[in-house]
Amino acid sequence: MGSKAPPIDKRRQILDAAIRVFARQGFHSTRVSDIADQAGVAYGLVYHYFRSKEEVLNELFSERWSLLLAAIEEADRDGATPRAKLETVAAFIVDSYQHNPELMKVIIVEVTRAANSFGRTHLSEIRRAYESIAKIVADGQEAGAFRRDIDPAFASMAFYGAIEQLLSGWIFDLIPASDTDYEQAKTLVVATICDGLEPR
Amino acid sequence: MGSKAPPIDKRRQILDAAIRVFARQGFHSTRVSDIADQAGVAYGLVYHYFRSKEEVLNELFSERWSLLLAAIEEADRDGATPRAKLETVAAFIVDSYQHNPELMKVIIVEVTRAANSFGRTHLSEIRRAYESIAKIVADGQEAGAFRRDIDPAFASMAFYGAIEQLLSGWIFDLIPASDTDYEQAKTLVVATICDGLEPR
Amino acid sequence: MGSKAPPIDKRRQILDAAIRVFARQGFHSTRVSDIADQAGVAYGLVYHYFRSKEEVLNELFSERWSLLLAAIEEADRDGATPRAKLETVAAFIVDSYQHNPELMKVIIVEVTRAANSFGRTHLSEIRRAYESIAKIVADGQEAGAFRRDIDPAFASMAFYGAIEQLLSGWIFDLIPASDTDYEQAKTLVVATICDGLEPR
Amino acid sequence: MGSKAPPIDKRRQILDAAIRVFARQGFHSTRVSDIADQAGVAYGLVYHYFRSKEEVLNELFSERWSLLLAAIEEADRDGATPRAKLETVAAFIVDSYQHNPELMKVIIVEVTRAANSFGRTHLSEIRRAYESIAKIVADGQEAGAFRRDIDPAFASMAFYGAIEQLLSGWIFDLIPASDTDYEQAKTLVVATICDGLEPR
DNA sequence: CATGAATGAGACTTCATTCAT
DNA sequence: TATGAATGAAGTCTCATTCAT
Repeated sequence: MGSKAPPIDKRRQILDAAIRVFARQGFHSTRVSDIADQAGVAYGLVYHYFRSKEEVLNELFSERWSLLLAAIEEADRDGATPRAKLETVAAFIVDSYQHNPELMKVIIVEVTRAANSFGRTHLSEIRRAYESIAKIVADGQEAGAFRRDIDPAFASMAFYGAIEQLLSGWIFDLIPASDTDYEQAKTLVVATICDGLEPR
Repeated sequence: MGSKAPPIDKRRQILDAAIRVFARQGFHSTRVSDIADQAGVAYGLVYHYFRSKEEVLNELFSERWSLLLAAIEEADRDGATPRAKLETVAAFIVDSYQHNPELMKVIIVEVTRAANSFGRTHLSEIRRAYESIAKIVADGQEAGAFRRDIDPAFASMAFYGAIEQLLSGWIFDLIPASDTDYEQAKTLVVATICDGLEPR
Repeated sequence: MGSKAPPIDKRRQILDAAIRVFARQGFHSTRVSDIADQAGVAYGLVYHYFRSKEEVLNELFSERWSLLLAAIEEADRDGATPRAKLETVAAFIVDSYQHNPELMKVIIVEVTRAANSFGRTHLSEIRRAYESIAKIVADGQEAGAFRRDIDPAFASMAFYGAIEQLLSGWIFDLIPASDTDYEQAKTLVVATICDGLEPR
Repeated sequence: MGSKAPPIDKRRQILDAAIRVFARQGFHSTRVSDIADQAGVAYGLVYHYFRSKEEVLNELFSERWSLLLAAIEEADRDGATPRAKLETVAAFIVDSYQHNPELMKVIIVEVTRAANSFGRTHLSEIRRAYESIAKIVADGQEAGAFRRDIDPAFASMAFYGAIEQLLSGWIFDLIPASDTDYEQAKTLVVATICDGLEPR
């Protein structure tokens, strides 16, 4: 029997460790050695796989954000109605959080909501997500499904902002977080944005 | 004629300088000497008035956030309808940005959206704002002005998240920013949240 | 009745405050503002009376050390026997500690035993004390009261060192300290040095 | 022949450098960069091996003091007479100074005689030395070799104080220092303490 | 005399990154 | 690949001292 220890992917190990420590301590308070410790490797190895501490974060972000971009575009392609498209997008984001809250916390807290520092690097990728959502809205307006007096870009910001704030609320324990809450949120956030708070 | 050189409030000078450099470079990339230079005072004076660089930021945040809290509570007290109350809140926030975009940028980017680091310190103050907004929604539901199937805390997050995201959009140049845009935003954000995107 | 608030000697007040804080925190850990606080004056005033923080310590030392020098010389002049002279010196030092342990602590810990830093400045004054004691020994040898095979300078160091170590022991709670202990120490230290530990 | 550059122990190099600069400038006036310069290593390496500048001093002290403690205890175990025991102790201390005067200077000036600051940390170790010496005296009293009217703790202080003062005298050039002086001191200090200054 | 705001040099410590092994 | 010793730039904070009032 060819016996060899299963080749543990150290690179992956480091990335996963980074998620945990970034989530716990924040990017700035995390030392490269913290990541290495958590990963159980020497800290020099981090530099074997990544150019810098920042690149680790960048990698984490890009990995995940590309999935989001793909999901939005897929939703746009495949969705039956504009509202269904938004529901798919909302569901994808909430699911992402549900499945890997630490990673989403890192992405939101350290990148998306820190456009001043690291977000700066990824502004164009972030913008693309907003634009894709705006396109869904714009198409919806053209199709008569959405009112026309609200700028699509504006609506996109409101929609995405509402969702991200929910995630923040969960992350920082400002609103209750349970599987049920996550499930409800997926439709409620779309209900709020599409139907409005006032009774119809 | 009692004549005396107008006593320049150095403390204020330092705070104002901090707003500018925090907005430009971000808190972490700002050295205390940057603040002092910008304020035109000696290095050590910052430490004469503040215990640390962080305390400067804390002061900036608290100063402004207490105004927001007061504004929300006043809106709640004095507003004619729940919707009008929300409009007042939205207007206050947008106005704040319009009048001092740098300060609002600092508060949002470095505190509100960085709950991981500095926001942690102010979580209770931040929470109070969300709760006050939630109360407006809850009262609105009781009065029949708002639908009842959306949790007030949830609605509050969506509402505040939408506004803050708009500000982020302006800050990072993701959506057009002009006085007209600001003006429209005040009502549109409430229209979005209260009436929904779908035509009535 | 000429009424005037008794002119509080601020200079004295500062010196006394310095004794307390130097004794408590040590010279290096004492800020000028600590002295001022303890004295109940603004810290600028310290600079009105003293050129620097170090000068405060110097003053404290010189004030006291000159008394010691005078006491040794008086003992030498007036003592009946060499041994009586040493007893007078020992008694003076122990009394000094008994009456103002904080001051003696400062002098010993910060000057006498810190010849590396501040003691350096006062080395010649310190040396004079040792020499005066050595002279007492030398005279005693000439008079046949002391053995001749021990160098007077050497004996002086042993004598002074023994006493100072006792004070250190009291200061740092290494040996019991009570009025009775002080009283006994005066004669015992001379007994030790003059008669020796071995029974006669 | 396996040839490899002799692995220079940088940690040791730093400690030795610290001895030199602490002895020359005193602990407080020594910057960490002085130590690094003297050791010929980079600034940060000091912090690679030691948590702080103070820890360097602590290490230096503990390293040496443990030898002293061992020496005293060995002297107590192996000495023929109480007086011989004290002679061994005195000889060990004087030898220590003779072999490494800089180290002993640092230990005495910065730790032993600075019980206020760094000595505080080591008070218990210092106390142990005094107690071990006191035990030698107490045993000597019980055996009838020493007079009984002098408290052993008291005698211990006198004995140790006398020796340390001699070292101080050498360090600060208050008394002549030569190999002959060192040699004589070993027996003379015991002669002084055991036989007394007065002729028998 | 008295105050305390203002100054700014100085020192410690951290930690990302490099590199020899 | 993997390690961790070594580097050194960078930045926070302290505090003695000055000085205008």
